Amino acid sequence: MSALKHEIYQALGDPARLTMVERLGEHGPMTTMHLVEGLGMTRQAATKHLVVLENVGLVSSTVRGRQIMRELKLEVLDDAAGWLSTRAKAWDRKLDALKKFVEE
Amino acid sequence: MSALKHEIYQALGDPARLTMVERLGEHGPMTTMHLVEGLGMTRQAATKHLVVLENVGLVSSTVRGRQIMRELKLEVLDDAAGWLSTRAKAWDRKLDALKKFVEE
DNA sequence: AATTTATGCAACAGATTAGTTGCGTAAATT
DNA sequence: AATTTACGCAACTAATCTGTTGCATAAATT
Repeated sequence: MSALKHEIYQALGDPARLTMVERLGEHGPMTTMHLVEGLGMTRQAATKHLVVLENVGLVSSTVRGRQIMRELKLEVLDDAAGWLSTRAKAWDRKLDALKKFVEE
Repeated sequence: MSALKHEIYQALGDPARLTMVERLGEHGPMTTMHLVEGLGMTRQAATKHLVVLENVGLVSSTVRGRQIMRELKLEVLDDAAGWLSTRAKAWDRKLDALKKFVEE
């Protein structure tokens, strides 16, 4: 169901896509054209990025007449963030214990 | 500024590198050779991945005789996780408010 | 009905990435 | 002293990624 973890980070790992995610988060659902503005690339290039974001579930699309609304899926973003911070915390404890063990 | 954040996600966005990060988190500092084991690639390929992880600060290296210890920098990982979850939470509130506003 | 707008699809070029092989060197082991 | 081990560097290939241009279509506007 949900994409592999690395695929989500890969999707976020491009400046244009991260900017898109930020703008969708700040302004709510937007059309493709609105999203493209100020990105410094053609609509087609932006669409490709949106497809990448959609494929990992970070963005969903809804057709509205001749335009498409793109929406950020916060659950998925939350999930990716949670996965990272959970592991960071667990490893922190683990590595701390390991460090103390070695020092003894 | 949070510029260049995408580089960290890009570094995490490869299955081999994410596996390396996981193993460094689970087992603590390891040599390159130990890390390579079970990855299904040559040492040189793995080293390239380690360089990527080092360049974004996620991993640090220390020479120990003829081998190199690779260590996960949890502060950096924590930072990346925190950045994501902070924004996810903020956007959640913002988009919720927006939704309610539209519904009125 | 004609035009404009928002999009999709496909072919292409250039850059980057992921991986390989081969060779050299310095540290540890025998 | 010879060998083995752990590594760096460089050249090379194949695949993937990012972006372009050009053309087609369907919805909205005039």
